Amino acid sequence: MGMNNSVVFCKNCPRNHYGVCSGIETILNQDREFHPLKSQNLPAKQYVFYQGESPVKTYILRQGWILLTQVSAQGKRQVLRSVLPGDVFGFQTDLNKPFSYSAMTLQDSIVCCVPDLLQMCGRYPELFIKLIWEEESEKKLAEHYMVNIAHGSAREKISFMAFELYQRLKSRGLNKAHVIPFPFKQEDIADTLGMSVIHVNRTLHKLEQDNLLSLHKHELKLLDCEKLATLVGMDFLELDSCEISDVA
Amino acid sequence: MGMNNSVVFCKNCPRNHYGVCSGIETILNQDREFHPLKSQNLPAKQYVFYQGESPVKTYILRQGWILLTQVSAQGKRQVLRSVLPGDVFGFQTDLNKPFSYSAMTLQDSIVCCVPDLLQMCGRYPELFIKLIWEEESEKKLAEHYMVNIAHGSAREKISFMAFELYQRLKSRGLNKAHVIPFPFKQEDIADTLGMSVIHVNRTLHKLEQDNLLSLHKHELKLLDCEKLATLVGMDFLELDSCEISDVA
DNA sequence: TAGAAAACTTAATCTATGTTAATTCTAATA
DNA sequence: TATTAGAATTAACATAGATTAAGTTTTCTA
Repeated sequence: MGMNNSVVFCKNCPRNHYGVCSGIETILNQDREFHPLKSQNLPAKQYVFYQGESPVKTYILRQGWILLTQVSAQGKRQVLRSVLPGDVFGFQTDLNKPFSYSAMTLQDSIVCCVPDLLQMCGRYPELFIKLIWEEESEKKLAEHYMVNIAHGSAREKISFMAFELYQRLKSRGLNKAHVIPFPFKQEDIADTLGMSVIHVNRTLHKLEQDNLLSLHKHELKLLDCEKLATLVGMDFLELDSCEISDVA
Repeated sequence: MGMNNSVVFCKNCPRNHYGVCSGIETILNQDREFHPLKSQNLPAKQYVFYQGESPVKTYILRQGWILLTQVSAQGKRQVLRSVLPGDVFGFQTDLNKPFSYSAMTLQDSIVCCVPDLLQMCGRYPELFIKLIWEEESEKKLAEHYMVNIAHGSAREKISFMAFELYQRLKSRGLNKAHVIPFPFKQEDIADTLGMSVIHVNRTLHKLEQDNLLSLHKHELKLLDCEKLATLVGMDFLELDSCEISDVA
């Protein structure tokens, strides 16, 4: 398996102004005790770690797309969230607790490894803030999905998922107008939203007929952003960004 | 409205060994710059804050039961989570962002106010760890609900909710054998799980017939913990507790 | 304590979504 | 380029759970 290790520099990274990354870059520049990060090149459909394994380090996605999935006791697969470039994943305060989910690449990806994130945070409270902001964002996202899955119809669920990913990619400049990469199989969509694949398929076709969105060849077009936003709940449009500092 | 303010001391608080509370107690004991907390006595069915308001401080529930709810753009109410004694609520890194949810007491409650949590964290990384652990727990809880709501049948959903609350109360010693207080209306259960009230009712009766659990007069009995655990997915039994320290 | 409002219960009907099964399309590989 | 496995599609049928409507019981309050 072509897992390629090398040292990377945040200086050249297109994500170095985003969230936790920006905090880490600053620290690496000024504190020689922390070494530059190592990275791994991973092909598509490769696991970074498995549910049940013990965590040893924290990861940041530099490029690509990663899916966090969990298999329930009943054997059903649930997609927890998409990790997009700049996002942290695999972080846990308690290293003795095994991962409750797996991480798999959906595209060829580059992943940065952070061996000592908590130590860096202890030394630099600004970084701590960024980390807690990240956790907060992930919590909110999970809550959003919870609300949507609980109360939404099939078309609302799928529209929500599309819109959510569009927004998150857009905030990183990874969209092209109203088009984004969308490397999901219909089965992945089903496992994200708790629907059957068949119904995902039916609903996708209806959404395209109604000129709301279209999905072909792993490319998603939002055909009518206005209508979609209404369908999904406008309030969601507000995007978070991480710029807090007042820590004492 | 009988909102009663007073100064409280963590020393006498039954929650002072739990999560963020334990961190705060330690700091208040050793650092005179931070003053003892003020508390509010709130009767049942009172809002602590509303969706849309701006946050000014962080709260910790000392006693009682608080529900976090959100009204979606389509006007549906979703219960996000129960705040139990010892839990933080109303925390946000960004004070400029309005609350996306309301907080309401389900029982008479006592709430402690923390005006400067982030400042304390900046000074004491141990507290920061506890706060991030809290966020992590809340994220995991939301994910658990997400999975359950997405893939579970009505009886699985309700069993999960019951079991989840039982576990969380038990970890604080707030259960009596297999019985816990359960101050929900059936409508609240419906709004938590995305079901209709009628179906909640039907399902509760079936669960009692099948000797799994019974709910009367706001008291919930787990009649068959074994079966419930299986129904809900055993892996969930593992409880988190907060005891991490290695911050450099 | 009576009266009203809120919460709960039960039954009948309807619908969105799941299930099963078979067919076509697509992309990977030899 | 032919072969094959995986993914997407379509249709027929089944069902869990929503909705509507009409009680009953409990809780609040005057």
